[in-house]
Amino acid sequence: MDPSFPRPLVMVDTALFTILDERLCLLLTQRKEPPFERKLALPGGFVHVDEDADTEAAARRVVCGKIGFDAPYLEQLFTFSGATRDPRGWSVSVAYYALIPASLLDRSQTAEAFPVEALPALPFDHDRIVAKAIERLRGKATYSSLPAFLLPATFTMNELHRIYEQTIGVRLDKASFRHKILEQGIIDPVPSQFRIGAHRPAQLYRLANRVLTAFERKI
Amino acid sequence: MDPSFPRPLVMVDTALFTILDERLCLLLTQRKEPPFERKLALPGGFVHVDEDADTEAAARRVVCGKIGFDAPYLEQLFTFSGATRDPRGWSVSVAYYALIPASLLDRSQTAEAFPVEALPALPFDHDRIVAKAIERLRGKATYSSLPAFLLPATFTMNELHRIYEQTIGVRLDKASFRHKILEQGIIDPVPSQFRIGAHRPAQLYRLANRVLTAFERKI
DNA sequence: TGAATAGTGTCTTTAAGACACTATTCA
DNA sequence: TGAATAGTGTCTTAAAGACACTATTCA
Repeated sequence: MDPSFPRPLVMVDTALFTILDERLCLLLTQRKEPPFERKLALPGGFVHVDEDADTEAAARRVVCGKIGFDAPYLEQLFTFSGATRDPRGWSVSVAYYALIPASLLDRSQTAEAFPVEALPALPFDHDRIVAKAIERLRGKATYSSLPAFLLPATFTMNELHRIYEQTIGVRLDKASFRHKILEQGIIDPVPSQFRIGAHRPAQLYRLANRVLTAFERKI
Repeated sequence: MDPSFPRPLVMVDTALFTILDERLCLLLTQRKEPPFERKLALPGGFVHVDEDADTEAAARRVVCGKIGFDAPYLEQLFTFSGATRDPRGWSVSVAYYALIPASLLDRSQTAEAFPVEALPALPFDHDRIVAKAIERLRGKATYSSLPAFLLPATFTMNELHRIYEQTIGVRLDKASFRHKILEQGIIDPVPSQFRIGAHRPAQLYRLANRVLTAFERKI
């Protein structure tokens, strides 16, 4: 019944994005075990076949261990594999990425956040994982509600506008952005809720849908 | 050095698309081993750690075994995993999908092609894999040169037009399609080459780039 | 000539971009 | 009042869609 092929190692790695000081950041963790002990790396670990229902459950377990709560948005990124990517042997890493609103993080966690343009050297093939995660994030940001998952439950139009600009990396016209987003119907105004400050109060919005929504498009 | 966690089974499965009689089809294979012996399934198999450099190499090995040559376009799709998807134990299947021009297939292979709307019942979680592969194919078709990989090296504008309509599943205006495709620059005319028949000769084109090219877009 | 496919022109509708304008709050 | 953020209007440009028109070949 049980096939006699030698089995690879199977692990998950996670790229956890957040926005701090208007900059896209990644949460890294200090490794406790060899190899690369005490080096900063993506949070990850082996799949526990007696505990994890599937690799997504393993990834959620790893994320919870890092930030203490389940990620609002988590998605499978890509599977990295091969004989040489891990010195312990032929391995498969199912990589996930998650978006974490900075407002949910506590101080010790934000201390381990690094802007994506200023990351330390990473072990294994974690550079490739990070590059792929940023590429996916940027790509999906241009046609979906993805960046909104970096914000708290309610947010203003300008906060949303800025988060799109920061994740995509380009300037977007204020009026056009507002028009496009409202037209797509991915957010709803929260009735009679406004953000106040030393200026005109701003309408608060929330995501219309708890899951990722892609914009309409044809060829 | 070697971690003592129980290791999952690791395999690859492939969804091989082609177009036959203007219909999107999948190549299935008859299983030779238990479980589900002699049932039609996606071509797949265990990773051979002493032979495959990574899971993509394993997938290419499987595809070559099925069609006899390397797939012109092959891409990692998604990784399916869990304790229950395979009766042999906790398993990880790294799924790939590939596009195969029908002109490269021989008769015995086309005999095992099934239109995606008329597939037989599939074992394991192959239904999910197929659904995800079709979703990916349809999605990418709307903003990239992907469908062109279902065609032979040279093709007419109308053949390209039809292949886009068949993969996306919607009617596209002839003039708009032509304009859009030429504007994106994903194909080049082959100088003084024309498809002839009982009608006006048609200019032949080829892909400008051997790799997938995405269309420009902003938010 | 008529059927079949190839290829173009034009008009309308819709969306995107630029940018200026008005609105509301607090110091 | 002025600084700061919120929100809207308008004009221009570009793209998408509809659809009719011309072109070339063979039976």
